[in-house]
Amino acid sequence: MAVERNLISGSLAMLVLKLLSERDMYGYEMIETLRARSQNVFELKAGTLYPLLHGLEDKGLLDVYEQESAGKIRKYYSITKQGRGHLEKKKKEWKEYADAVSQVLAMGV
Amino acid sequence: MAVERNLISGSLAMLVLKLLSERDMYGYEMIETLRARSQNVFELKAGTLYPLLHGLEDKGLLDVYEQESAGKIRKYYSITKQGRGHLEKKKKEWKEYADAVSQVLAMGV
DNA sequence: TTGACATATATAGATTTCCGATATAACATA
DNA sequence: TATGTTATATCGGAAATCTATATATGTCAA
Repeated sequence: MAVERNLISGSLAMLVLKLLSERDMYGYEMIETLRARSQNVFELKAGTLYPLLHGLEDKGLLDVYEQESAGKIRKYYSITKQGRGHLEKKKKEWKEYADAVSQVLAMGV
Repeated sequence: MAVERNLISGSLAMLVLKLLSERDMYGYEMIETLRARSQNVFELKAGTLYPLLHGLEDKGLLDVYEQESAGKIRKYYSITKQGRGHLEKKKKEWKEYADAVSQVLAMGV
Protein backbone atom coordinates (compact mmCIF):
# COMPACT_ATOMS: atom_id res chain seq x y z
CA MET A 1 0.00 0.00 0.00
CA ALA A 2 1.13 3.52 -0.73
CA VAL A 3 -0.60 4.28 2.52
CA GLU A 4 1.10 2.19 5.15
CA ARG A 5 -0.50 -1.10 5.82
CA ASN A 6 -1.10 -0.21 9.44
CA LEU A 7 -2.80 3.04 8.72
CA ILE A 8 -6.29 1.83 8.98
CA SER A 9 -6.15 -0.20 12.09
CA GLY A 10 -3.38 2.17 13.07
CA SER A 11 -5.90 4.96 13.12
CA LEU A 12 -6.39 4.14 16.77
CA ALA A 13 -2.87 5.30 17.59
CA MET A 14 -3.60 8.46 15.62
CA LEU A 15 -6.77 9.14 17.62
CA VAL A 16 -4.99 8.63 20.92
CA LEU A 17 -2.19 10.99 19.88
CA LYS A 18 -4.78 13.54 18.80
CA LEU A 19 -6.39 13.52 22.25
CA LEU A 20 -3.02 13.91 23.94
CA SER A 21 -2.09 16.76 21.61
CA GLU A 22 -4.80 18.74 23.38
CA ARG A 23 -4.01 17.84 26.99
CA ASP A 24 -2.46 15.13 29.15
CA MET A 25 -4.83 12.29 29.98
CA TYR A 26 -4.85 8.94 31.77
CA GLY A 27 -5.93 5.76 30.04
CA TYR A 28 -9.47 5.42 31.23
CA GLU A 29 -10.09 9.06 30.43
CA MET A 30 -9.08 8.46 26.81
CA ILE A 31 -11.55 5.60 26.49
CA GLU A 32 -14.38 7.78 27.79
CA THR A 33 -13.37 10.81 25.74
CA LEU A 34 -13.13 8.83 22.50
CA ARG A 35 -16.51 7.28 23.14
CA ALA A 36 -18.13 10.65 23.81
CA ARG A 37 -16.58 12.46 20.87
CA SER A 38 -17.49 9.76 18.40
CA GLN A 39 -21.10 9.40 19.60
CA ASN A 40 -20.39 5.87 20.81
CA VAL A 41 -18.82 4.68 17.57
CA PHE A 42 -15.45 4.11 19.24
CA GLU A 43 -15.78 1.71 22.12
CA LEU A 44 -12.11 1.21 22.76
CA LYS A 45 -11.29 -1.73 25.03
CA ALA A 46 -8.85 -1.49 27.89
CA GLY A 47 -7.11 -4.58 26.55
CA THR A 48 -6.48 -2.64 23.34
CA LEU A 49 -5.48 0.69 24.83
CA TYR A 50 -2.88 -0.20 27.43
CA PRO A 51 -0.62 -2.27 25.20
CA LEU A 52 -0.98 0.48 22.60
CA LEU A 53 0.11 3.16 25.09
CA HIS A 54 3.11 1.09 26.17
CA GLY A 55 4.08 0.69 22.53
CA LEU A 56 3.83 4.41 21.83
CA GLU A 57 5.92 5.07 24.92
CA ASP A 58 8.59 2.64 23.73
CA LYS A 59 8.74 4.51 20.43
CA GLY A 60 9.26 7.81 22.22
CA LEU A 61 5.96 9.29 21.11
CA LEU A 62 4.63 9.57 24.66
CA ASP A 63 5.96 10.30 28.14
CA VAL A 64 4.35 9.00 31.33
CA TYR A 65 4.14 10.36 34.85
CA GLU A 66 2.11 9.42 37.91
CA GLN A 67 -0.11 11.92 39.62
CA GLU A 68 -2.70 11.77 42.35
CA SER A 69 -6.20 12.75 41.38
CA ALA A 70 -9.33 12.19 43.51
CA GLY A 71 -7.34 10.08 45.97
CA LYS A 72 -5.99 7.78 43.28
CA ILE A 73 -2.60 7.51 41.69
CA ARG A 74 -3.15 7.76 37.97
CA LYS A 75 -0.79 7.41 35.06
CA TYR A 76 -0.89 10.46 32.90
CA TYR A 77 0.37 10.33 29.34
CA SER A 78 1.94 13.30 27.62
CA ILE A 79 2.71 13.59 23.90
CA THR A 80 6.33 14.28 22.95
CA LYS A 81 7.57 16.53 20.18
CA GLN A 82 8.27 13.39 18.16
CA GLY A 83 4.72 12.27 18.89
CA ARG A 84 3.33 15.49 17.44
CA GLY A 85 5.33 14.96 14.29
CA HIS A 86 4.02 11.42 14.05
CA LEU A 87 0.45 12.64 14.51
CA GLU A 88 0.74 15.10 11.62
CA LYS A 89 2.06 12.39 9.36
CA LYS A 90 -0.73 10.00 10.32
CA LYS A 91 -3.41 12.64 9.80
CA LYS A 92 -2.14 13.22 6.30
CA GLU A 93 -2.17 9.50 5.55
CA TRP A 94 -5.65 9.08 6.94
CA LYS A 95 -6.94 11.85 4.72
CA GLU A 96 -5.28 10.28 1.69
CA TYR A 97 -6.80 6.91 2.45
CA ALA A 98 -10.30 8.19 3.27
CA ASP A 99 -10.37 10.27 0.09
CA ALA A 100 -9.34 7.24 -1.97
CA VAL A 101 -12.12 5.13 -0.48
CA SER A 102 -14.66 7.87 -1.21
CA GLN A 103 -13.34 8.02 -4.74
CA VAL A 104 -13.86 4.31 -5.35
CA LEU A 105 -17.28 4.26 -3.71
CA ALA A 106 -18.53 7.29 -5.58
CA MET A 107 -17.51 6.28 -9.09
CA GLY A 108 -19.31 4.05 -11.53
CA VAL A 109 -22.99 3.25 -11.43
CA MET B 1 -16.48 -1.37 18.57
CA ALA B 2 -19.92 -0.28 17.56
CA VAL B 3 -18.48 -0.49 14.09
CA GLU B 4 -17.36 -4.05 13.59
CA ARG B 5 -13.83 -4.79 14.43
CA ASN B 6 -12.94 -5.78 10.88
CA LEU B 7 -14.50 -2.82 9.21
CA ILE B 8 -11.41 -0.86 8.69
CA SER B 9 -9.13 -3.44 7.29
CA GLY B 10 -12.31 -4.99 6.00
CA SER B 11 -12.74 -1.97 3.79
CA LEU B 12 -10.86 -3.94 1.17
CA ALA B 13 -13.70 -6.44 0.86
CA MET B 14 -16.09 -3.50 0.55
CA LEU B 15 -14.05 -1.98 -2.26
CA VAL B 16 -13.93 -5.26 -4.17
CA LEU B 17 -17.69 -5.71 -3.80
CA LYS B 18 -18.20 -2.16 -5.00
CA LEU B 19 -16.26 -2.85 -8.21
CA LEU B 20 -18.22 -6.03 -8.83
CA SER B 21 -21.51 -4.22 -8.21
CA GLU B 22 -20.77 -2.34 -11.44
CA ARG B 23 -19.68 -5.26 -13.60
CA ASP B 24 -18.11 -8.71 -13.47
CA MET B 25 -14.34 -8.67 -13.31
CA TYR B 26 -11.41 -11.06 -12.99
CA GLY B 27 -8.86 -10.73 -10.23
CA TYR B 28 -6.07 -8.94 -12.00
CA GLU B 29 -8.55 -6.49 -13.44
CA MET B 30 -9.69 -5.55 -9.93
CA ILE B 31 -6.13 -4.81 -8.84
CA GLU B 32 -5.60 -2.51 -11.82
CA THR B 33 -8.97 -0.83 -11.48
CA LEU B 34 -8.53 -0.11 -7.79
CA ARG B 35 -5.10 1.32 -8.43
CA ALA B 36 -6.35 3.60 -11.17
CA ARG B 37 -9.45 4.83 -9.35
CA SER B 38 -7.54 5.63 -6.19
CA GLN B 39 -4.69 7.45 -7.95
CA ASN B 40 -2.24 4.74 -6.86
CA VAL B 41 -3.22 4.84 -3.20
CA PHE B 42 -4.49 1.25 -3.29
CA GLU B 43 -1.79 -1.08 -4.41
CA LEU B 44 -3.61 -4.29 -3.69
CA LYS B 45 -1.38 -7.37 -3.74
CA ALA B 46 -2.29 -10.60 -5.47
CA GLY B 47 -1.46 -12.42 -2.26
CA THR B 48 -4.16 -10.37 -0.57
CA LEU B 49 -6.81 -10.43 -3.26
CA TYR B 50 -7.11 -14.11 -4.17
CA PRO B 51 -7.59 -15.43 -0.65
CA LEU B 52 -10.08 -12.59 -0.11
CA LEU B 53 -12.06 -13.56 -3.21
CA HIS B 54 -12.15 -17.22 -2.14
CA GLY B 55 -13.43 -16.14 1.27
CA LEU B 56 -16.17 -13.97 -0.21
CA GLU B 57 -17.18 -16.85 -2.44
CA ASP B 58 -17.38 -19.20 0.56
CA LYS B 59 -19.70 -16.70 2.24
CA GLY B 60 -21.98 -16.64 -0.78
CA LEU B 61 -21.28 -13.01 -1.61
CA LEU B 62 -19.70 -13.84 -4.97
CA ASP B 63 -20.16 -16.37 -7.77
CA VAL B 64 -17.35 -17.47 -10.09
CA TYR B 65 -17.28 -18.63 -13.70
CA GLU B 66 -14.55 -19.21 -16.22
CA GLN B 67 -14.56 -17.44 -19.54
CA GLU B 68 -12.11 -17.08 -22.38
CA SER B 69 -10.92 -13.59 -23.12
CA ALA B 70 -8.04 -12.69 -25.43
CA GLY B 71 -7.12 -16.36 -25.76
CA LYS B 72 -6.90 -16.87 -21.99
CA ILE B 73 -9.22 -18.60 -19.60
CA ARG B 74 -10.01 -16.12 -16.88
CA LYS B 75 -11.99 -16.43 -13.69
CA TYR B 76 -14.73 -13.89 -13.59
CA TYR B 77 -16.35 -12.94 -10.32
CA SER B 78 -19.97 -11.88 -10.07
CA ILE B 79 -21.62 -10.31 -7.04
CA THR B 80 -24.67 -12.11 -5.62
CA LYS B 81 -27.82 -10.56 -4.25
CA GLN B 82 -26.50 -11.32 -0.79
CA GLY B 83 -23.25 -9.63 -1.76
CA ARG B 84 -25.11 -6.46 -2.70
CA GLY B 85 -26.81 -6.45 0.67
CA HIS B 86 -23.46 -6.89 2.37
CA LEU B 87 -21.99 -4.02 0.35
CA GLU B 88 -24.74 -1.64 1.41
CA LYS B 89 -24.20 -2.53 5.05
CA LYS B 90 -20.43 -2.05 4.77
CA LYS B 91 -20.81 1.30 3.04
CA LYS B 92 -22.97 2.52 5.89
CA GLU B 93 -20.44 1.32 8.46
CA TRP B 94 -17.57 2.93 6.60
CA LYS B 95 -19.37 6.26 6.54
CA GLU B 96 -20.11 5.97 10.25
CA TYR B 97 -16.48 5.22 11.02
CA ALA B 98 -14.99 7.88 8.76
CA ASP B 99 -17.32 10.52 10.18
CA ALA B 100 -16.35 9.54 13.73
CA VAL B 101 -12.64 9.88 12.90
CA SER B 102 -13.23 13.30 11.37
CA GLN B 103 -15.15 14.29 14.46
CA VAL B 104 -12.29 13.36 16.78
CA LEU B 105 -9.65 14.96 14.59
CA ALA B 106 -11.57 18.19 14.14
CA MET B 107 -12.44 18.90 17.74
CA GLY B 108 -10.36 20.55 20.43
CA VAL B 109 -7.36 22.73 19.76
C1' DT C 1 -21.58 -3.13 56.49
C1' DT C 2 -21.78 -5.62 52.77
C1' DG C 3 -22.46 -6.28 48.12
C1' DA C 4 -22.52 -4.39 43.56
C1' DC C 5 -20.80 -1.38 40.32
C1' DA C 6 -17.68 2.00 38.30
C1' DT C 7 -13.01 3.36 38.04
C1' DA C 8 -8.25 2.12 36.69
C1' DT C 9 -4.37 -0.54 34.98
C1' DA C 10 -2.42 -4.71 33.11
C1' DT C 11 -1.20 -9.19 30.52
C1' DA C 12 -1.88 -13.54 27.84
C1' DG C 13 -3.88 -15.78 24.13
C1' DA C 14 -6.61 -15.84 19.99
C1' DT C 15 -8.35 -14.03 15.68
C1' DT C 16 -8.28 -11.45 11.52
C1' DT C 17 -6.23 -8.81 7.90
C1' DC C 18 -2.89 -8.15 4.96
C1' DC C 19 1.71 -8.63 2.91
C1' DG C 20 6.10 -10.95 1.24
C1' DA C 21 7.83 -14.74 -0.88
C1' DT C 22 7.25 -18.13 -3.93
C1' DA C 23 5.33 -20.99 -7.71
C1' DT C 24 3.33 -21.74 -12.18
C1' DA C 25 2.11 -20.69 -16.92
C1' DA C 26 0.83 -18.24 -21.19
C1' DC C 27 1.51 -14.41 -24.23
C1' DA C 28 4.06 -10.26 -26.22
C1' DT C 29 7.91 -8.19 -27.78
C1' DA C 30 12.58 -7.18 -28.45
C1' DT D 1 15.25 -16.87 -26.90
C1' DA D 2 15.07 -14.04 -23.14
C1' DT D 3 12.54 -10.62 -20.63
C1' DG D 4 8.47 -8.51 -19.06
C1' DT D 5 3.52 -8.47 -18.38
C1' DT D 6 -0.61 -10.81 -17.49
C1' DA D 7 -2.97 -14.10 -14.40
C1' DT D 8 -3.93 -17.16 -10.56
C1' DA D 9 -2.62 -19.38 -6.33
C1' DT D 10 -0.75 -20.84 -1.56
C1' DC D 11 2.10 -20.61 2.65
C1' DG D 12 3.97 -18.38 6.47
C1' DG D 13 4.37 -14.41 9.14
C1' DA D 14 3.67 -9.62 11.07
C1' DA D 15 0.66 -6.42 13.18
C1' DA D 16 -3.68 -4.72 15.22
C1' DT D 17 -7.28 -5.58 18.04
C1' DC D 18 -10.38 -8.25 20.92
C1' DT D 19 -11.71 -11.57 24.71
C1' DA D 20 -10.82 -13.16 28.90
C1' DT D 21 -8.81 -12.63 33.03
C1' DA D 22 -6.57 -10.49 37.11
C1' DT D 23 -6.05 -7.00 40.57
C1' DA D 24 -7.24 -3.00 43.47
C1' DT D 25 -9.73 1.12 44.98
C1' DG D 26 -13.79 4.19 45.55
C1' DT D 27 -18.79 4.89 45.80
C1' DC D 28 -23.41 4.11 46.62
C1' DA D 29 -27.47 1.66 47.89
C1' DA D 30 -29.80 -1.89 50.48
